[in-house]
Amino acid sequence: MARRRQAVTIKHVAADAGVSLQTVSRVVNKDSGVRPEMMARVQASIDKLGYVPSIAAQRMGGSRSYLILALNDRERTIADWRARQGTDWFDQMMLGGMLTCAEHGYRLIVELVDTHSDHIERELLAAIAALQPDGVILTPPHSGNPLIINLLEAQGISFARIGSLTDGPGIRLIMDDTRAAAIATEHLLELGHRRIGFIAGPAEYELSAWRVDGWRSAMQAAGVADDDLLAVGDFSHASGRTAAAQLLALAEPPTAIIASNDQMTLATLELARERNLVVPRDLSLISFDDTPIIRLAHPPLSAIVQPIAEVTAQAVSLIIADLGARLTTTTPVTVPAVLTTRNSTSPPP
Amino acid sequence: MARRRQAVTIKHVAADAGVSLQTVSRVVNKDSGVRPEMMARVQASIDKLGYVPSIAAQRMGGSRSYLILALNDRERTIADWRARQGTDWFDQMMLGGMLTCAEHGYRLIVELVDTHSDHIERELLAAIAALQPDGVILTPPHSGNPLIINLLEAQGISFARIGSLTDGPGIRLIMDDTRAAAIATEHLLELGHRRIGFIAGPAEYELSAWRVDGWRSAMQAAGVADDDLLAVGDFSHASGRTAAAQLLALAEPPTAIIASNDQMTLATLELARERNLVVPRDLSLISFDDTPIIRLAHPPLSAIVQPIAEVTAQAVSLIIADLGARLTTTTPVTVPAVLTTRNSTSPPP
DNA sequence: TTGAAAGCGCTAACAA
DNA sequence: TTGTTAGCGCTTTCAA
Repeated sequence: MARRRQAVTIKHVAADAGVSLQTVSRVVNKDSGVRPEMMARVQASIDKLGYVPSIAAQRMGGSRSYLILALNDRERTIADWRARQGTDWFDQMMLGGMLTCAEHGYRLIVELVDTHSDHIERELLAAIAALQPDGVILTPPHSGNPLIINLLEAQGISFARIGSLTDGPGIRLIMDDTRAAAIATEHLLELGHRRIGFIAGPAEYELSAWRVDGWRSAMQAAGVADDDLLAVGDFSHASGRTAAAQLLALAEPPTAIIASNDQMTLATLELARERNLVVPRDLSLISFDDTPIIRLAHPPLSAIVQPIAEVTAQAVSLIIADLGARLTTTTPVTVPAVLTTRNSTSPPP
Repeated sequence: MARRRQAVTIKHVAADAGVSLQTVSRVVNKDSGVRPEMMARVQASIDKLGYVPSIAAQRMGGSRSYLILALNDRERTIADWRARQGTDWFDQMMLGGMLTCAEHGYRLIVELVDTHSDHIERELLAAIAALQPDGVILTPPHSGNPLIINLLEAQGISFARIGSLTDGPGIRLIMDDTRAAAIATEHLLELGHRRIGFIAGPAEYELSAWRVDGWRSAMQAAGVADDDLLAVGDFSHASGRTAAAQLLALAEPPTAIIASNDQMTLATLELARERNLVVPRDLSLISFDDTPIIRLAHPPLSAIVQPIAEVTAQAVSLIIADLGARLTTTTPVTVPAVLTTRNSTSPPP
């Protein structure tokens, strides 16, 4: 293969403008200390020649790589893609992440790694060595993984942790799952429900516990708490069905159920239909996540909307800001989630 | 910010193994002409130190960047993400593209560019200068854009064009839309339909014409062709509705409609319901694309499934193969699309 | 079969 | 305020 070389390099610009390489570099990097007229002259040459610096060379020179790595769970991401159920967590991450990166002249590179893998450190180290990213975005369930967090810290790389409150380094961003669950629960309480079941997600995800907390505290505040109304799933359809069956089998079954993600809520809806329970007349339902499918369910499901794009956008912004001047933020950034009501909730029978 | 340097470089490995840099480089790049024992010794050092070459440095040294750029339509991609309708073209591209890249030690970087932009050349050139990708994957509607194709050819970059038959350089891959449309049409003909309407996509996408061709030829073969049965949309829900209304307003309306994408099919379903036409009893429907939403429609819609992951995977493989030895493939690679029948087709009333 | 030299495009450190 | 020098980590010459 023909060896490709940079078409227009800093040298060409320097020659064209009649200045040194360093001056061009200063203009490109908006360094202070360049006379306006000089700057204009260099910029003119840059525009004329269509010069764009090579990030590889920039990185080699000791500057940034202008690359941000998004670390996603390999297994889950691939499973979601293969399942074709419309889960758009990844897409929303791209929406917020890519666009914000682009605004700042950065690129987002996605890397899938296995949380359960014992060579996760090696994988991450390899990605860092190969790519030399300026920052890393950790998504659940990586966000709270101490192995990853400590490694990143040791490498001196700026990183954001989406959906984790675990102590430690890194910029933390959450969507206030506790409050969201409380909002959903309060909505049902206001409708008159007293027996409100909750289907939790797996413990591996920190947010699972937060959602349970929100539900429990709202129930306690209303004086109707009962942990028999809590069932646990693993975010899968099958587990949601099992959990729903468990709740409906109670001596005093719930008149409303909140499930920690769409798949489990859909499974609950399905089970309810099989048992001739009409939603929302006999059973109210609130879901978490709000992926596209639940809008097409019958009835369309009310749900807590996760502002994933917004959170990812902020993660990128904060990482880039951190690059300039080490942030000392220690409190997590919170982006509120909201309840979108559709037609799956009504007063209890 | 602390200036980060490569933790383990080729020098460390060379020192550890007691050989020259060049020998390490040869082992890393699997160059021939290294004695097995030497190779083993170097490899041992590499493993021991956890050495991974920096792609920035590799690229600077004149070798590959191990980066492949996927070029997507900016406007459409963002619109799909924002709409949250479950459109998973992008996800399927990532599934096929990322995983195949990973298998070969490559990374996939996504770049969104505006087709309609007059500075598309500048944008692309900038991305190429910054990233120095070894290859580029063009997705519709970029795949047939002569500006892009010629620019890439001039730059000497390997590239694949998904969904374009336009003559010119680049590896072409198609999903045989013509055949797919014919298959859908034939299925309906076999059920006894004679008035089969077709809602085409916008001319900007080459595949729009191919699908029309497949439908028309199947209709002609059956001796029932009638171009009054052809309506044109732009892939949007609204345009699908308009097109469907046009077809249903015919003196002799269709008993079946094939629409060129899911949104337009859904719009047709919606309009049919409003007019008290029961699908499939009064009107059969076949969709194109098979995004998640149509499986949840009532009834679930039969559809042509686009093998996007498979096509993208092949695109990556072919680009990487092309890097080694310039391919001389001139005939397009065809990955067949298949019809998945659900409950939206039946014999005509 | 191995090693030494030069250079890729850029920036940091220093000097002028 | 500008220019010069050295070097980043790697690969391609070329020589041994």
